[in-house]
Amino acid sequence: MSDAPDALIPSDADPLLDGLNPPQREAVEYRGPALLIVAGAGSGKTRVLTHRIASLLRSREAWPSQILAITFTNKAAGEMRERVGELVGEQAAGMWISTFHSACVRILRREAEQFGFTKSFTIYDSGDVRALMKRLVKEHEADAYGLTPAGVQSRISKLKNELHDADSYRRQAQMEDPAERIFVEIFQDYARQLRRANAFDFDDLLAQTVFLFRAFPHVADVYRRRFRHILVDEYQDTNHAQYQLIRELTRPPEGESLDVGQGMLALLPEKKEEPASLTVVGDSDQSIYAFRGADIRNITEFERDFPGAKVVMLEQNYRSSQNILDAANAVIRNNFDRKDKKLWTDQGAGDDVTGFTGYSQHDEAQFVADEIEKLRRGGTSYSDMAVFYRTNSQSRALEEIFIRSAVPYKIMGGTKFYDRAEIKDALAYLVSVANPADDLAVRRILNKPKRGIGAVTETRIAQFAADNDLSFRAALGFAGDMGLGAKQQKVLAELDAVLREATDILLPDGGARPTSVTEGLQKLLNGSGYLDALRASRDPQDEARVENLDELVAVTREFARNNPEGTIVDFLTEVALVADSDDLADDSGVVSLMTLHTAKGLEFDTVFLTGVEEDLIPHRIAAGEPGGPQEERRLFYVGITRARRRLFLSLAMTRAQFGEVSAAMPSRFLQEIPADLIAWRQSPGDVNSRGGTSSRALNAIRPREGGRFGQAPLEPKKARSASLAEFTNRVTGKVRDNGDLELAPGDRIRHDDFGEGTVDAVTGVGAKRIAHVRFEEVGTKKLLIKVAPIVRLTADEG
DNA sequence: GCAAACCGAATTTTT
DNA sequence: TTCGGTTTGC
Repeated sequence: MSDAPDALIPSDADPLLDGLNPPQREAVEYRGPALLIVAGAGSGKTRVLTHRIASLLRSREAWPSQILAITFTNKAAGEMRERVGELVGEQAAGMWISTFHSACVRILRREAEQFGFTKSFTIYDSGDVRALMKRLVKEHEADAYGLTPAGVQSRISKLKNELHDADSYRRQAQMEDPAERIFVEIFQDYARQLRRANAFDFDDLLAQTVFLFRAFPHVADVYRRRFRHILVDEYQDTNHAQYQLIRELTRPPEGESLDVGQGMLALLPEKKEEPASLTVVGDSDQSIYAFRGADIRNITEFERDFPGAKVVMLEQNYRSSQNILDAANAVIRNNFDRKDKKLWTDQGAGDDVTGFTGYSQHDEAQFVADEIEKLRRGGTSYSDMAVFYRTNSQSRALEEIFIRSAVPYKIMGGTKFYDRAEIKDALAYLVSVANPADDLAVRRILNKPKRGIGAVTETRIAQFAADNDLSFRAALGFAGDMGLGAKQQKVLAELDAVLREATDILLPDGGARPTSVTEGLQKLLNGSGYLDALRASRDPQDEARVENLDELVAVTREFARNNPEGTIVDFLTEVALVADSDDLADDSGVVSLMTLHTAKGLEFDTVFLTGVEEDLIPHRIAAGEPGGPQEERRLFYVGITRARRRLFLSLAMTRAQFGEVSAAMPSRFLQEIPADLIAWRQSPGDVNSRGGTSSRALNAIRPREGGRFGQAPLEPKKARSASLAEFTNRVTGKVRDNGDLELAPGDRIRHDDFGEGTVDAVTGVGAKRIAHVRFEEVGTKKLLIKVAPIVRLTADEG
C-alpha cells in the first residue's frame, strides 16, 4: 500500500545511494567515530560496505591510503576490492583491503627488525605447528602426563588468541601440577623454537602485532595516523587478539613523533588528534567460530566498548523467499540472550521447504542426486545448486552416489592443494633458502627424496648444530665434521650445494629477476633429485604428484606476472595465507559440496542441507559444550539462509560411522521449524512406522499420533512389508569397475539398487560414458557406466 | 635405513 | 573405515 517512499528516487539522486533502502543509506552516509551495522543474512551488507567506502573516497573525506578494510577470507577481500573498484576505479589499488592475517604480515614484515626477527620470517601453518609440536611432546616426554600434540597445540593457540605468551601464562599457572608444568615448558620451548627459526604461527601474526603496537607506541602511531577509516567485516567472528588489534588502531595517536636527527625521537606536547573512525559489520546470529576463539561479545557489547556508537539494523533480505526466511527465523528464535531480529522480504512466500528422510545416507544421497537431475532438466544450472553437510566425512556417501549418477560436482574447501605432501616438500625447499634459520623446513627436506638419511643422522646433525650454535641449514655445510659415514657426507654436501645454487638464483646480491622464483624452484626440484625420484617411481600416485608440482611451477609464473617485483618471501607469504579454496573460481556447471562453515557468505538458488540429524547437527561433541547447541543452531541458521529459492532438508534413519551402522534421530532443530513450512516427500515418521525391526532408538522418535512429522502432506505410497534392514540397503555405496562394458540404446540392464531397465541413450566417451536408463520401478536415471553397479542382461543383437 | 605388515585409535568446524 | 604410528624383517 504505502511502501512508496523508498521505492523510486529521482534521477538527480546520488548514484551511490541509488537502490538502497533507508537503513542501508544511513549506513553508507553516517559519519562518526563508531558505527555498527547489524546485517542480517542476505541484507546486502557487502553492498553497503563497498558503497560506504566509495562514498568516503568520492567526497574526499579520505584518501585511498587512509582506508583499511578487513575481512576474514581472501575471497571476501578480493570480492570487496573488485566491487569497490567498480565504483571508484583505479583508486581502489591504494587501499588496504585484506584479511586480518595479511594486514598483520604486512605490518610485521615492515617492523620485524624492531624485535629480533628478520623481514624474511616464515609463517607456520597448522600442519607445520603440528609437526613441531609432535617433536616437542616427544622430547619433553609429555605423553606420560596425558598431553597430546593436538591438545597442546590447541591450548597454546587459544592462549595466544587471548594474548597470553609463555611467560605471562607461567606466572598464573598451577605449577604444582606436573602436567601443567610440562605444558608450560613446552609452551616456552615452542616459543623459543619459533623465534630461533625466525617464524610466526598464525596466531602470532595477530598477537605479535598487538604486542608490537604496545611495546612501540611510536610504531603504532604510524598506523594510527595512516588509517583514518577502519572497516571490519564479519565482526562477530573476531577473537580477542583481533579485537585488541582494532582497539590499538582506533586509539588516538599518543604523541607527535619527530625525527630530530641521529635516529632520536622527540615527543612533542600532544596536539589533540582524532582517532580513526571505525565501522564494523556483523550478525551475531551468524557467529559460528567460537570454537576457535571468536568472541560473540565483541559485537554484542560494541556499544559499550565504543560509547556513542551508532547502530544501524539491516533486516530486509534480498536473497531468500519468505518461507525460507520464516524457517530461519523460527529456528534462530530459540537462541536465548539474543537481540530480536526478523528477516523479511517483499519477494513473496515462494516454495515450501522440502523434507526427505532416507533409509541410509546413500538413500539420502540418491534423493539429492535425483532432485538435482530433476532441477537440471527443469533449467536450473548445476552451479546454482549446493549441498551442505556438517562434517567432511559426510561428503563421501554423496560423492559415491554423485559419481555413479554422473552428477558433476566439486568439493569446496576439501583437501587443499597446499596441504599435499609434495607441495609442502617443495615449499620447504623454498623456505630453506628464504629463511635458513627455519630448522623445521630443513629437517623436512633432509631425506626427501630418500637419500639414506635416517633418524640417527638427523639427530647427529641436530646435535652438531646445537653444540656449535648453528642452524640446521648452516650445519649442512659441515657434513664432513660430524663423524658421519661417507655416503651420508656425500649426499648432505650435495644437498648443501643445491641449496646454495638456488640461493644464488632466489636471493642474488644485486636484486632478483622477476622469474627468479620459478627458476629457483625448478633448480631445487631438479637439482635435489626430487622430481627424478617421483618419475622413477612405480606408484601411480606419483604421476599425479609430478603434475601437482608442475602446477606449483605454474603458480610461480602466475605470481611473477602479477608481481614483477615479487620476491621469494612475497611468494611464500601469499602461499601461506591464501587457502587455495579461495582462488578456485566458481566453475560453472558443477554442483558445489561443502561444509556448513564453508557455506557462510555464499548463496545459491537451491540448497540441500543434508544430515539434519541429532549428533550431526547439533554435533555430538558440540552438544555437550557450553554454548555449543546455540552455536550449532546458528550454523543451521547460516545453512538455511544461503538458499534463494529452494531449500531441501534431508536426513537418514541410519548412518554408517566406521563400518558400523547405527540409528540416527532427526535433529531437534527440525522440530523448531513450523510443520506447515515443510513438505515432506518422506517424513521421519513415515520411514519409521514401516518395517518390523525398528530399534529402540528408532521407536524413540516415532511421532505421537498426529504428531508433527505424521501430519505432513505425503504422496500416497505403496505399502512395503520389507524390514528396515532391507531398506537400509536399498541404495548402497557399492562401486564396481565396468570399464569396458559396452552399452547401446535398447540394451536391458540390471542395477543392484534400481532393478531392471532399458538403456535409452549413451553419451560421453571413454571413462566418462553415461547411460541414460529407464528403470521399471524408479524412472529414468543417468549412470556413469564405468562405476555403476550394473550388469547387462541382453545385448542388442550381439 | 627402509618397506611392509600390523595394530590401535579416533573420528568438528579452519582464517 | 581410514588414518597414523610402531614394529618387524630384510
